Amino acid sequence: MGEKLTTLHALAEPNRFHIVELLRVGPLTVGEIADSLKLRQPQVSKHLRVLSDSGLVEVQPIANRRIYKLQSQPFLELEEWLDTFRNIWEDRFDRLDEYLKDMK
Amino acid sequence: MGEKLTTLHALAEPNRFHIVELLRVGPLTVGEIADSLKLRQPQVSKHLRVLSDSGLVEVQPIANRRIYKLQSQPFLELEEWLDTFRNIWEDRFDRLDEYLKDMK
DNA sequence: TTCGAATATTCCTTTACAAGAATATTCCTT
DNA sequence: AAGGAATATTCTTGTAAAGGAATATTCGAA
Repeated sequence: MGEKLTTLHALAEPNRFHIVELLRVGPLTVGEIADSLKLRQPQVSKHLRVLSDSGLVEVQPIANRRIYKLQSQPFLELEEWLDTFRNIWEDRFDRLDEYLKDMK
Repeated sequence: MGEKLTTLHALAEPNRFHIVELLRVGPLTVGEIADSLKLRQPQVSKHLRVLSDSGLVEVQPIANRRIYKLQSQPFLELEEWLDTFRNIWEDRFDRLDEYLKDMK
């Protein structure tokens, strides 16, 4: 359960969300991300750190540079979680009535 | 795009996440949620406010009480978003190689 | 019409975290 | 070996937001 919260927390920050949106096109270096998003390099590095710690991105060092790319697992897990709600929307034709009866 | 961020932000807070997990079983009053989660009533009300503002829950007042229940739309939208990543995982057999070639 | 229960709101304090600035690290090139 | 590029880290500061305590509101029941 903690993983989902970690994923959510990482994605909930606007700049990190944007980074993820950028990376979906393909792998990018820190500098490229900073340029695209008009952010300063240190902040990008810090956000990438959070994304990396949460498993959302993977880094591959090439010489001087670090190439970041998305990692599928956390996304898939989050989607799986959301999928478990699907039953609820269909299943219950609004259990509210039922609840009100039970309520005394 | 802002809606997704709003949804993510609302879900990323542990107590709110727990509230959502509770509500998937069925509608609940503020007091019931507070009891289950061993939280103080005001904090629960405040978290429910955030969830309500972000459209994740709906409230139905019955006399003294307020019954909160999940709202499907934000969940569906978030899942839709996650679904747009699916192409990426399948589509690209790791475009990293490609990237490295382009990189000079 | 007052009382108590359920809930919301306000104000204050505290904490988490993002940005800024400066510096450290790593690696290529010469 | 030295210098410069790309990136990471550290320290500080500012701010948003969560918790605590008290109070306001709303409603049913007596």
